[in-house]
Amino acid sequence: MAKELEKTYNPKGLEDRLYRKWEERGYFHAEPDKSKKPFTIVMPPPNITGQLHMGHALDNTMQDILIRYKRMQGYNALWQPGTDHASIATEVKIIETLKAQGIEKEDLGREEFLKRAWEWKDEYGGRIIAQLKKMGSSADWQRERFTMDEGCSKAVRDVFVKLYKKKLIYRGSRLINWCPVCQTSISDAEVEHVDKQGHFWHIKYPIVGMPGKFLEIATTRPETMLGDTAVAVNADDDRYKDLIGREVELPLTGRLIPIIADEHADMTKGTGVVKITPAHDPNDYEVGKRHHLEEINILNDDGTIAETGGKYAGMDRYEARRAIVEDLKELGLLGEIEELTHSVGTHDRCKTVIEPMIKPQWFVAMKELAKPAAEAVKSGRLKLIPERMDKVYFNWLDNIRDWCISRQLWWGHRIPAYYCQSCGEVVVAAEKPCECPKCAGTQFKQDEDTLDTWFSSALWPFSTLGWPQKTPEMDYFYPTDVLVTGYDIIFFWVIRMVFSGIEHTGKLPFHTVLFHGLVRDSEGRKMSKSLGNGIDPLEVIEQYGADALRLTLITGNAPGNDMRFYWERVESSRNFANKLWNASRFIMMHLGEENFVEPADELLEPSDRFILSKVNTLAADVTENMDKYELGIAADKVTQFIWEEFCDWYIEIAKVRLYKKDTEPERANAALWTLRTVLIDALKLLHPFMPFITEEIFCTLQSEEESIMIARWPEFTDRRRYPTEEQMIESLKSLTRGVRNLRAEMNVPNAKKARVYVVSGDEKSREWFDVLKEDYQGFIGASEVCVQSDKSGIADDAVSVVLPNAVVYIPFAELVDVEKERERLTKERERLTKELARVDGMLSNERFLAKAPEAKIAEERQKKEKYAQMMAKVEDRLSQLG
RNA sequence: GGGAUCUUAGCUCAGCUGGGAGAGCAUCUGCCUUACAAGCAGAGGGUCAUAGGUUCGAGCCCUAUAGGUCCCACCA
Repeated sequence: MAKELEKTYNPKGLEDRLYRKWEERGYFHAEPDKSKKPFTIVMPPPNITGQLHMGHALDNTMQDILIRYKRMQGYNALWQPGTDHASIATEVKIIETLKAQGIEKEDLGREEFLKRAWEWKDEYGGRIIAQLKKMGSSADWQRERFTMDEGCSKAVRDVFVKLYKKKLIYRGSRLINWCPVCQTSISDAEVEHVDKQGHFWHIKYPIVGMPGKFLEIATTRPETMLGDTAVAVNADDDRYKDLIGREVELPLTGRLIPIIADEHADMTKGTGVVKITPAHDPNDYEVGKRHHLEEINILNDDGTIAETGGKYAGMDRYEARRAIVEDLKELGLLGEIEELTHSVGTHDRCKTVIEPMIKPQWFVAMKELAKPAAEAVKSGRLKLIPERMDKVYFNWLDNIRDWCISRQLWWGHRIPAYYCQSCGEVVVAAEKPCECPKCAGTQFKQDEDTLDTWFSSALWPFSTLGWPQKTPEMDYFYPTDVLVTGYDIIFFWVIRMVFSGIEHTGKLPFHTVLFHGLVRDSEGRKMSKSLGNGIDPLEVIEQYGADALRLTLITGNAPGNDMRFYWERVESSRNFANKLWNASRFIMMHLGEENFVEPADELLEPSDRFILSKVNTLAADVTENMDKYELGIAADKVTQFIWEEFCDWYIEIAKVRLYKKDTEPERANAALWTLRTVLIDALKLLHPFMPFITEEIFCTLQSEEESIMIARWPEFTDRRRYPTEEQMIESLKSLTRGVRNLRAEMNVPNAKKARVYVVSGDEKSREWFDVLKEDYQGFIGASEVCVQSDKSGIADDAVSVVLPNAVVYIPFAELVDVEKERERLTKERERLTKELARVDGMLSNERFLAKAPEAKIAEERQKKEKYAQMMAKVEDRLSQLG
């Protein structure tokens, strides 16, 4: 027997209970099985330092929807989860906790530090996973991986060695981005350019041998002058070209540096003279290489001025800047000071202004790797959704520079390079070598650096499946299908996975990338800790349930677009859940204990056929949109159907028969059977979006033994399709609305008699109404219902309705405001005149008649007729009103 | 500097290959109706940023302009 449901939908408790049930029954788990088709998604691994935020919530909702959908379609669906060690984020966190205890990282030593880090990971790393479960995520947690577990680490080492042997990884001294706070190098992708207020200082460099003459340069970073080893002018610059070859005296240091000619000096910019600091500026670095200039490093790792900075040594870089400006002023060598905003490179994680520095680092040579990655999208083998991401993707690949992968951090994959202590030979190998191939020495020291976090992330789609070993999982689930992620990490992650997959497995790691945008607050600002405007998904779940949150995140938003978060929308999602809950409750109340047999065809009434056919087309529609990754549209269609078509319309019309169950059990049965059938199909279609409520209702309807999770996704069938065209169906719908209106107007149940007009009804719709007439009579409580066709013309909004085949209206004279009516009709006439002109124009246009498809022309002809009829009625009615 | 994207109802946004302007929320009106007031039935509200162009026909295609957002970039 169907059990009772609570009066209002209360997700609390229910969600955890159902989730436990699914997990215990192993529904999330997937094993390779050649008899079934695989469908695989790898979860973007959240950082172990992470707390669930709206971005995760959206990301995981989308993935869960796809996985649940495919699972129901009969695919062997694997959602491969895991977490990321998040090298720098975690290390910063640990340092913080240590500091709170008064411990410095260096005092602890590497080994002890790593021990603490692992402890930290064990304690907090699982937190985010627990939070993801709250969302209803049906990932295969048995397969949970970690970027630093043994398998993934092995993959990282193997890849490193392989790329090194192919000379795609190399070590070299290059100008890299240095973060003085984190004290590590960072990649170009981690540099964020921020507009900052600054100054443009003009400084005079005295020309040697020409007393009183100066070369004026302009700079935003005066302190870097300590490392100048030349000034450059353009060879074509008439102002300066005679000075080329002479020297200037570098103020404050007394060093003499040459005036050189280089194309980098732009005559139109600044003073046309540019100071060259090869050790601290990317452009100058290139100039320095061209002219074999000395590279003087003036900065320590913590951003203070180095010994090379003379009297400024030991000062912080900004302190030194002030001091230098002061000193120059005193010497009379400071010129104009301009205010300007310029974009400054900062570290995306700590917002510190980065300093370019020359350091020995490890790099991945990108040129060769980038080619096939670009080709994959160009050829269409890799699809990006939305398509406009293609351009962003190409733009990055076209301008790609070598990837600096070494980090001066401890938490992460240590670079598998070993230095022979006897001869200094570098041996790159997955395991520590026993003997130096050059000098047979046996003492080795491993490189101190670790790898960029994204190096291991790049291997995630296959390292999680066991690569480089030949596992059944790798064989069966790889390549994966769809990657779902935010567009903000296309460079960090997506592209790197693509070229890594191609390079190491010979296959694209996935065929489709589905991008989503950012979840912003209601004013469109990014949610951030500092603004304090972040909304905690867990709080939303606590208050409204995971289903409501999921529905809110997935609807009303196109792929790749940012969205705003409104509490009102969650509320409305919750209301929908409640609606569904109550509709189900109502159906179950009437179901009783009977076992249903499908009613004979002739017992199904037009409304039954309508709703059955509608749920069929809905299934087709939803499936189509799911396959196009239009998840929001799919969700919209389902909810719209359930709320408006099923609850507000069909249930109302079915009530008529349900209330007469005792006297006409067969008719009631037909309605009940239809209600139940449609509800179950609708639940299935809704399940990927709202897994909890659908499961609860499904099980209550059937039995606890079942689960909608593993139920079969509804397929489109033509069975029971309503035989006449959609217009007829619409007419029925309008009819019922009219009756509901009537009921209110008649002050039910006191009505004695109701007159109902069928307006502009064709024969067929009048027939139907005759059939249903008696039912309505009982339903509205009137002793008599009289039906007659309309003579007066336009009923209420009948004409402006798209398909005005039959609309019922109640002609209470007192409800009709003549003035208003006239106004409306006049407006209607105008509209019709316009429409008629339009159609006439088209139909008398020879080119249209020649070019347009016949169906289109026929349609327009029909329209013309229809409009003409409507026009006649409007005129008629207008003349009646006088 | 390069690129992307947006400008549609009071607000947030859909509108997929050009052919009758949509949703949610908000507002207003009427209903405590035997599933649901977290509800039901209705209504009002838009020169689709501006100016041109292509077309028989433009919210949609092209060009320009204005404003917004974002990404990239070695602007000394």
